[in-house]
Amino acid sequence: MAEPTPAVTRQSLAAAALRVLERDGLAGLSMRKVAAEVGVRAASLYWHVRNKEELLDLLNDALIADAEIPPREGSWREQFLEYGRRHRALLLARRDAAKVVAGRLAPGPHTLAVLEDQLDRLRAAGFGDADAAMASYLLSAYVQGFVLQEQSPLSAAEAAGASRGEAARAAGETFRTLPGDTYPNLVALADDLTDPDMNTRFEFGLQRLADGLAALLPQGGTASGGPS
Amino acid sequence: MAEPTPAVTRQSLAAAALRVLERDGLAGLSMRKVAAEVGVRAASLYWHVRNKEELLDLLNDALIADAEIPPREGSWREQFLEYGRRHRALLLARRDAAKVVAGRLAPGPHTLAVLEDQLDRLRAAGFGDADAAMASYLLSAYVQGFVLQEQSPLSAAEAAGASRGEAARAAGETFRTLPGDTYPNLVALADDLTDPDMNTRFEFGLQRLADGLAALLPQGGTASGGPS
DNA sequence: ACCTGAACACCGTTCAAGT
DNA sequence: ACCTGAACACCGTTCAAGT
Repeated sequence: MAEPTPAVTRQSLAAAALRVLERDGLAGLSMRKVAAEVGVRAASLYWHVRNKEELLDLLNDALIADAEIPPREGSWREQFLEYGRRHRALLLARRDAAKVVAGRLAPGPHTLAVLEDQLDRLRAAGFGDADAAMASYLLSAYVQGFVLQEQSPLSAAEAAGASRGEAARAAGETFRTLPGDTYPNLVALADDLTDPDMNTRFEFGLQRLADGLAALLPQGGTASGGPS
Repeated sequence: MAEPTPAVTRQSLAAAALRVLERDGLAGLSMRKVAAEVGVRAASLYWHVRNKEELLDLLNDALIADAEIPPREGSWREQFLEYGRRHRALLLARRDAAKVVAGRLAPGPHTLAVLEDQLDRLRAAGFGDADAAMASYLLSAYVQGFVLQEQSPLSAAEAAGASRGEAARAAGETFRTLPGDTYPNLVALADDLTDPDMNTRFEFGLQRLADGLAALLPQGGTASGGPS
């Protein structure tokens, strides 16, 4: 024990990257800044990490580290929904988290733990092996796709500082004033298409997924599940 | 008529960006290269476009330009599925297309045309205004999330040139050799989790979505839809 | 109206050299 | 074993200046 404790570890690197991400966003996350954050020069990072890609893999798993496993109570459906909601909340909590996680498949230890637990519940609910594997993949594709859109600015105006609500109102106006003979549906649904209530929108998709999966189970049919 | 035809137009810029994307990928797409492709110096681009973001918006819509509207035949379900499949195929056809499209909400003219048509079919099928709007959003979130994963390398090995099949086999081996007492499900489902058949995986999710949406319609219940 | 040259403040990565 | 200085080949963007 009492090892020389090296100044930089892969863990301290991930923590530093997390802080830079929060401060400057993914576009502003550079090797030089992470190095500075950890009190060292950029070239030194390459002793601990092959390249920036590998640093982003560390960051990816660090983002998942805060995931809390939902309680094991209620129907499989309620647990499935809760998984989706927590995953979204986790990504929303950190700046640009969806962008970091999105194209990154290499699972770190935290990701593995969550996946293991999720598969366990799906199998216990009665899903076959292939279905369970695909269901968990499906859920994460949806959540990541959704939050990716949610975290990216609706327009140049929002990127420049306008609120989501203002941006949505402007987008609605754009749709509403489109030529009504070529775009009758866009005009008619302008408000629905630009509704800024992302919680409702997310929940809609999540319920559809749950319904679709429910149809795979023996006792299938019971779609939207009334009161218990 | 016979205008002086400027050398560079926003359209020629989009076309040039498309070629650079195909050749060098999104990471290799720089203002300097696009400028060279169009026979001009980097600084000149800023006359036609505010910044790189705006160039990427052009590229985004150019990617959608090839979209073909599916034939208006069969059930709403079959048309919905076909929409999903074509959207995926479109993204898969161009290098890094999902990464370009992913966080980009500002819809260009081609995107609007597709959306208009899609909403028309959903409403004709009997979906309410809000449901139609959310259903189309749901489908695009799923497709984008899915293809984003599909187009990104499974591992460093695949990025370095290994085939998808090899990478999948290696990933399966990683899961299978995990400690069986802490990860029993990952070990048991190793093959299912790393199955490289992306078509089946995509189709699975698409069918679940369709089932979930079907449950919203008055004549609901009939989930996976047998032969017509 | 459209394009250029030159510059500014950055990048990721390599590598010999230090300790 | 771990870190640095210096360099290389790039970036996006601005701006005065050209035509």
